[in-house]
Amino acid sequence: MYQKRKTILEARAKVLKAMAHPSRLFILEELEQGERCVCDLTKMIGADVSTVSKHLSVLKQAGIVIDDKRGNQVFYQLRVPCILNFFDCIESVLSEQAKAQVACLTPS
Amino acid sequence: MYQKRKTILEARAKVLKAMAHPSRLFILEELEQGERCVCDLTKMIGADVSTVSKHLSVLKQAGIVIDDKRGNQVFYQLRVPCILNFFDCIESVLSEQAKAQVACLTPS
DNA sequence: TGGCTATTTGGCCACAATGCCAAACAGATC
DNA sequence: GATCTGTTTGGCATTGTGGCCAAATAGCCA
Repeated sequence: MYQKRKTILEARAKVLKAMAHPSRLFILEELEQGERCVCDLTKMIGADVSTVSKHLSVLKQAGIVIDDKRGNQVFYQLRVPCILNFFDCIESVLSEQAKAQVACLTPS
Repeated sequence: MYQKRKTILEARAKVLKAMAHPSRLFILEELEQGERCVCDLTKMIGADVSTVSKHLSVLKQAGIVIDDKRGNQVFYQLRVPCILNFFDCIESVLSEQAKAQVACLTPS
């Protein structure tokens, strides 16, 4: 694997890795509706504030969201809306899986 | 977060997690061209065969690839081609990042 | 300043992921 | 059966991730 290609793949993997967590996917879906403050997301997710803050930090590091401090609250929003196109494809992976399972269980 | 939504998000996260590794992204890009046996992928990636085999196993578990044993070789192929649409979006995340960095470094 | 709310950071622990080596396993061929 | 090639699995060390608590930081308001 050429070094250049490797570098590109590492960058892509980093973005995917940042998305690859249920709470972070939740956050992304929530932000699709509009910006949200840490406190709102925390209530919805039901984890410790520090945990949610770290998840947001991961998404921010990956360049997927941006933050905006207003007063003593911090609002996050999607930086790249196309992120959500991912889900259609992921769903098709999952539905293929489901189909395969059914086929497997169905007596022929 | 409702339990049902949580379950869906966990399933999606699993798929993303499976993709979130440079070698596995390499494999997916390679399989975009057509099926490949473990031995070919191993040569290209330059890691131990066992390592590549485990990466393939991760992709298979996630339902992204399927395998086909012929003779003493195992050929892998993409099960859901749309996986590759992801990359366009990831690229736009990365190019936004790059733009932001340039903006940051440019004296105004 | 003091107290309140919102958020981030550091520390810690449990657990998962990565990669190699060695061993097991499967198929082909003699 | 013996052996060779190709692949998977188990074991192990190292490293990374996720979560909570506690502490630090930041902004508001009295």
